[in-house]
Amino acid sequence: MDLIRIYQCFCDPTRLRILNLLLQGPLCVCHLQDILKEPQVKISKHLLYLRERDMVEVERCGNWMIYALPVKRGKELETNLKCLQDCTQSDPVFVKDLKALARIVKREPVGVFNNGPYPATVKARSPLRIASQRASS
Amino acid sequence: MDLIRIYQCFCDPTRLRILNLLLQGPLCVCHLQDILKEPQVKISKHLLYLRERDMVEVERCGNWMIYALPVKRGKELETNLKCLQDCTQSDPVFVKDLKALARIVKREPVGVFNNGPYPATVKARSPLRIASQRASS
DNA sequence: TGACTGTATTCCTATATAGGAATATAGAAT
DNA sequence: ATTCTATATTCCTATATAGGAATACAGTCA
Repeated sequence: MDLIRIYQCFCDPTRLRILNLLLQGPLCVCHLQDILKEPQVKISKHLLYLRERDMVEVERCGNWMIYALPVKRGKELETNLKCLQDCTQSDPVFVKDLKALARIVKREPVGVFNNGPYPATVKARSPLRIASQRASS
Repeated sequence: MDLIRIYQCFCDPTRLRILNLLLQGPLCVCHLQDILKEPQVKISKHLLYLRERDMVEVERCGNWMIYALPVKRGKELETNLKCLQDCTQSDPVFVKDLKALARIVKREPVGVFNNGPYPATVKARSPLRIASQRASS
């Protein structure tokens, strides 16, 4: 039963928050840290959990690991992600996370958010460092 | 986060099968046993788990405990149950369960399946015994 | 090269969960 | 009162999970 895999991934708050964020597009771990305000180990472990169950895909990009929802999704996963997106809209925690993400997206010059994977021009610098450089210029 | 409760209930095969069946209407434990072909303890424990998380409601009716999905369901539960019903249609295990349930429903003279809670007239006899009496007459 | 950054992994502990065997319980039948 | 039936509970064990501290590692920068 494939559904079990999906619901196992869904049944932890941190993982649900991560998935909710990834519904908006690929993200590196540092952004997840920044938004969730959770220890790095914790996030990293949950990402491992999700990876092991094919709930996310990873791509290394310089120092950063870019996590994303699978490109090819079965009918069941698709349906449940849609459902999740539906449900998270009414929960303050998820809404707050999305707002924090929006703030990051806005200040990012280029990046995963518009164009898929981090483009080559960004590879040399951390998204967060770029952001702070921007902010202070 | 209320969603977690829901997904915790969803992340075990036996519970998922139970919920899928209850989507068709209230059921007593013996019918669940009959359909799932799982040991009584196992079913009973999962029902406890579901009860503790307000995922099912119970009503005693003579010897039988009638389990049902909650009458009042929050938006999130409603959405997810709908999603579940969607997904189970493509999985042979769930389809098989529903067929087994349909067989039981067909041979039951009266009962929970059409009228909600077991009517008074049935209280004196086990649904299954009624069924076998019918079959052998 | 060495230092730094982002992320993963290892080791540990606490808690939750699944499941079986045996037993208890509540209500009905005799 | 005793027996029977449906279901729940207790006790036990094995495994999974969550999370933190410390450490490892891979890639980049100077």
